[in-house]
Amino acid sequence: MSGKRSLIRSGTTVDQMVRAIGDRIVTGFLRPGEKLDETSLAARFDVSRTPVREALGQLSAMGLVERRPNRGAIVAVVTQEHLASMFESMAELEAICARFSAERMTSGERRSLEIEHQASARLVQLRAEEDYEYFNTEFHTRLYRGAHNAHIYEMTVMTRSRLAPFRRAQFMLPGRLAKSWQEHDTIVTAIMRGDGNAAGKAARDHVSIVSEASAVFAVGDQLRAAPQHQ
Amino acid sequence: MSGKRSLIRSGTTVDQMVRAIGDRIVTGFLRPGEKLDETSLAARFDVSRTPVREALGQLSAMGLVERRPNRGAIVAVVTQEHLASMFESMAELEAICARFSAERMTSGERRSLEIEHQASARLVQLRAEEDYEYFNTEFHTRLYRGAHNAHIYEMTVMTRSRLAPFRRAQFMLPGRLAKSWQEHDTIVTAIMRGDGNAAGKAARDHVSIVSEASAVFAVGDQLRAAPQHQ
DNA sequence: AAGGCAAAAAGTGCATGCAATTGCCTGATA
DNA sequence: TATCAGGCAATTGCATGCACTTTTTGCCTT
Repeated sequence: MSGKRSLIRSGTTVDQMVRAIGDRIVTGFLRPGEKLDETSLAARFDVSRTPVREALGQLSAMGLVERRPNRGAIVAVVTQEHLASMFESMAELEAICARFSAERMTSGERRSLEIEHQASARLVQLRAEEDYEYFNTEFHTRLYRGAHNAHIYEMTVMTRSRLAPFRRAQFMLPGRLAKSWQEHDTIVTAIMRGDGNAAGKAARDHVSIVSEASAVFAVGDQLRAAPQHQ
Repeated sequence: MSGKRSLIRSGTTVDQMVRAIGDRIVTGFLRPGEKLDETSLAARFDVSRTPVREALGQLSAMGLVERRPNRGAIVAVVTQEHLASMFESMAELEAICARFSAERMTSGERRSLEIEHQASARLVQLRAEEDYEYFNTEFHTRLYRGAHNAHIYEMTVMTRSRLAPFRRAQFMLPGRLAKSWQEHDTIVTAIMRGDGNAAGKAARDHVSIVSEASAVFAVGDQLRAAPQHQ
């Protein structure tokens, strides 16, 4: 091997490749349907094909990549139907997380959830979409962790990354910011009074609304990126 | 490579290895904590280390295998806490599947669910544990499919396989067969009358009860198999 | 006999090589 | 011009090789 490994440190080379490629998929830098050529990726990251191959295999096991035997790998293309099923799952998973959070969060967790949520109100007024997006992610992650269930956490985070390529445009819609905050508020209130059912329902509705907004963009996007697939 | 590939046909060598090793883990032939030596596995299946390595990577991405850098792979050892979280997740997932099934199953699906369920009553009377176990699996799979949601199906099946090594003893308990059938009956009845909430609740309770029975056995088992782990 | 250290053995991680497969290009044929 | 066969380049799939890390073994010290 010629030079030093560039960025994305820590772990084995394979892990670095999984993260590097996975990130590029999740952030939309690599779009659904795009071809993932082992040789080019290996050259791009200055490693041999072996770790790239292993990474592609793992990403395929995670559902982010699709592998066609002897025909290479592509960024996973999901049908509109499967996309819908993932959004629906996401709504159910968030509902579970919110319900458990209402029942199980420690007082510390409740307090910081509330504080951060209130703080984010400023971002709505300022229309700071970028920053709000960051807080939004934080907020949801708090719910996932608040459920105190490692496996549900895993599934939820995994589903969220698989959906990530399809929800980029989610806050571009006018008025979405304020609406999102209101919905968060309903969830927080329910959690604070320990009402699991209400929290679950509010979270489910919240995600459902977001998903409807995203789905339209998403599929158009993917088709434009890879019209010649299959 | 010397001879022909033995059993487990179709797909690439890597896929075959994933299935072969995965099966052995799920069926309990390989126990939690057991060391998975690349060289021996390669020799055992008469392939080179490369496909075995890739398979272990994928199994690790699926959570069935645990990889420690430079220190080899072992069959995933789960803490009692994580095991509990998986059983709880399973209960929630089954609840979702049952709820959706009640709302979405086609009349054909409803009919065959009912028919098979009634047929299995005979197995209870005959105390045919082996056969009942087969029908039990079928029954639950019907619920997962009946939800008409591909992603929830994936998550549920995956979670079930990760739990499989820990529920082997589940029907050994006396009277468990009849109780299980009764619980199934409650679920079926709710589904037949389209009552999603009742079906969900019944399914959640059903799994919760099974999990309590399994958990005790399971952890003892795993510790006995690999007392020297870490 | 117990503890510690060093050398050897074993095993993993990645690179490279080669056979096999695919897909493309070319050109012949209808 | 459209179609299809054949061959070629590109790419994947697997085996092998080598360097490096971890683990074990055996010897020496105390």
